[in-house]
Amino acid sequence: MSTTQMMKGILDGCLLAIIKDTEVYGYELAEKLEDYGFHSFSEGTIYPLLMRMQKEELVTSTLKKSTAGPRRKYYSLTEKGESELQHFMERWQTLQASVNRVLSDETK
Amino acid sequence: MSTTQMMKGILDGCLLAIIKDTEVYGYELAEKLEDYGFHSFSEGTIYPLLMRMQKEELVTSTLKKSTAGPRRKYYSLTEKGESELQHFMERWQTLQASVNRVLSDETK
DNA sequence: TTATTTACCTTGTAATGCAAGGTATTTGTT
DNA sequence: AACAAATACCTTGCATTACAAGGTAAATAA
Repeated sequence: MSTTQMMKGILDGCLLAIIKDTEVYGYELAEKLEDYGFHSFSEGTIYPLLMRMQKEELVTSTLKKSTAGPRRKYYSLTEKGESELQHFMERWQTLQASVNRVLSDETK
Repeated sequence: MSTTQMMKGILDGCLLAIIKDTEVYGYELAEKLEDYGFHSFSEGTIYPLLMRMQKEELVTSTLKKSTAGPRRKYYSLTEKGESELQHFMERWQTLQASVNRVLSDETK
């Protein structure tokens, strides 16, 4: 994955990081992201993304009964997903460094 | 601009920052970005983006003769562009903080 | 005069973010 | 029992983006 494509994939990486820590379901993720300071990631963004990541075998899912509502689809990381998360973190470091360099160099 | 749209706009902000510092032309920008650690931003990405930013009145351009080749289109920031750069930097700080929080929280 | 380098721009494609809408399940209320 | 409300999932269609690939033009060098 190039730096460029990473631009579009920051959310992907964040989801992987959250899923690695605890099994979560999509609806919950939308709320968690709010807590982390990302506002306005709608379900229309999150569900397609989760499905894409499953297709790419970065995550797996299992349905579990809810106490209040329909079944929840819980996601966990695969080994491939963990490896992708690792790569993402490296790319994020690089991007962060590059952007900060531009911003501090060029705007003193 | 929401956080989400900012994801797509990191390059925009970096261009604004570079242009603020020195008048540059598009072809040159592609090379400068390499130096800053962003590899593989092609002209097909940069020219349309510059034209979009001009349409949005964030930059202006003037043609100047080159010593070796066709005329160069030099870009400078407008006041609106400076203000947009300021906003971008704030959004970038927020995004950076959010992503880093997720990554350190969730992957200990 | 032909090739090379510099420099700009356009077209078409794939992927993204998202608003808007739709479906299904459980619990609580009337 | 009937209905509303909350939970939870998914789809559709649109605008935007990144970009490869190609095209144009100007200056210099061979």
